[in-house]
Amino acid sequence: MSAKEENTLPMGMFMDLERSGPIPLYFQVSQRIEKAILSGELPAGSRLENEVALGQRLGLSRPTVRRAIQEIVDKGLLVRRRGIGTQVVHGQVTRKVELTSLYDDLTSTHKAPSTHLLTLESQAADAKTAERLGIEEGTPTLHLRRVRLADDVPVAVMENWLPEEFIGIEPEDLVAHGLYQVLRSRGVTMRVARQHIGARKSTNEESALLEIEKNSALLTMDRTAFDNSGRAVEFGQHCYRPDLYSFEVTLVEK
Amino acid sequence: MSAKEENTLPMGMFMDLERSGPIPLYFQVSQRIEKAILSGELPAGSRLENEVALGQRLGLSRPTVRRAIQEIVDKGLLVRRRGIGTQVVHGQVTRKVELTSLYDDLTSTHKAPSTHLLTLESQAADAKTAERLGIEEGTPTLHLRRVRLADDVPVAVMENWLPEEFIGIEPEDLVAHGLYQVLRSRGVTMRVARQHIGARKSTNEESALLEIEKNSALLTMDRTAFDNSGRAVEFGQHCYRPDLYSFEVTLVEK
DNA sequence: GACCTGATATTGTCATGACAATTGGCCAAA
DNA sequence: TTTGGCCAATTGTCATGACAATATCAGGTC
Repeated sequence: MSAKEENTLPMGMFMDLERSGPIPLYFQVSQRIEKAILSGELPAGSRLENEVALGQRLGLSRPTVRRAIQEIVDKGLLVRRRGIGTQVVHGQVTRKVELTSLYDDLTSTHKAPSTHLLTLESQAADAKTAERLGIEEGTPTLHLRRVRLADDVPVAVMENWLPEEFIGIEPEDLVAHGLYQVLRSRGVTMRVARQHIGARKSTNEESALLEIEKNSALLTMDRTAFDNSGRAVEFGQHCYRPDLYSFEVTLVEK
Repeated sequence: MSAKEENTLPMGMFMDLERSGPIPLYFQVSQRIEKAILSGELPAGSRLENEVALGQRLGLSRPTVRRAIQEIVDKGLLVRRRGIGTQVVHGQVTRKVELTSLYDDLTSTHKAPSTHLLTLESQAADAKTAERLGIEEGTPTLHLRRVRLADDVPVAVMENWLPEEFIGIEPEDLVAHGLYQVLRSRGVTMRVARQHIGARKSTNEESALLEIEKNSALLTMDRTAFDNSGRAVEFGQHCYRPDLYSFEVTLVEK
């Protein structure tokens, strides 16, 4: 398999496309191709079958195939070149490491997540919180602070401020389900998060909570998250043990 | 201006679309709308004119307008909802902070970047470098290490390994132009970078190079970057002073 | 007031069709 | 051997057209 020859994926891979179900065709095709990449069937450096041929083979329009491929390009797994075709990006994508996501509260690790709730209260928004949530200073917010653990080992101290409407959230729910699942169950559809990643030394309190030496290096992340109306639904300040946590970000040139 | 009413952008904003130039129409429209958002003309929470009307007004097809809007949605500045329309995400986007990019060698700050080259040599790839660059262990690479400064203040220590073909790069070019510009001038089109962001304590050497206290917290970033054939063109290990540098990442739900 | 139905508004998906831009290979001329 | 031109391959852009899914609103009924 080389970059010169196209890889023609076996039809068996696409035989069961659900043509009238709820899942868009482009999404299904995209999933199949991505699976072939991750499994090694489409090896690094190899060339994918061209859009026109693939569309003909699958009985789909070229824009639909194009959209499917673009989804994978946007993930950084494929690159496209006019006149050449579409190639698989080199480098193994390890399944072990999850990409940083909108819902990154340590539920996606392969370890059992749990929560130790430190604080759950109403709090009047100070200037910074007000600015971040787009509300008036002094407006009530839900303030929560928790240690997040994986397999009973503390990984992060996470502090959040949520808009007033979430003030009724129960501590049991937070402990049982995690913040983002609770928000989801309240109908929140998160769409965008702006994250600011840095580092600093741990405070004494953090060192104790995270079971690390005093004045250790901490990985930090501040964020504001927005829902599908574009409203801010979360302001967070998190710090993580760098020996147990890191951010994985894939950047793709448009 | 509220979410309920559509914002009809003045035609003047689109009067000078270059209809037969090299720049795609969707890109031009996208730029104009983005500019309106950043300038506040399209305020946070407001609703953009619908795709159909905008297409009619601009004399463009709906897919073209759609593509333009999608570009901005992908940047996290707009959110779309079926039946409702497209809204501007809340929260000021500060121009002061640049988003983490493929070419993040501190040239995008508002300070004068400069380089203090520590090492520029050929080096046989060890196991890790070989794996990251997709080459055989022992293959020659170009190894470089530099302190990167902004307004003569050291911000980062950046270490990189590049494939064999770049072994002729001259130190003067690196100092004058920075790594990524040099790569670009050699015809490298970078498309994808996989980055791993963490934190740790500084070594004694790093503390001296970065002019910080011993055992300070450092923000770290390891990365592999790939070109438009999907080949690895760079493996890097960088560390930054967290008081002077951080990563800004916007996550957008598909 | 709560619930249901129907209409409208808007985005989401998909197809067909056409043309343009870039890349690489091949061949001919200098 | 090198350079330039031509052609084929493939992605990139754009248009037209149609239908579906979701959200909101208005009106009617209980």
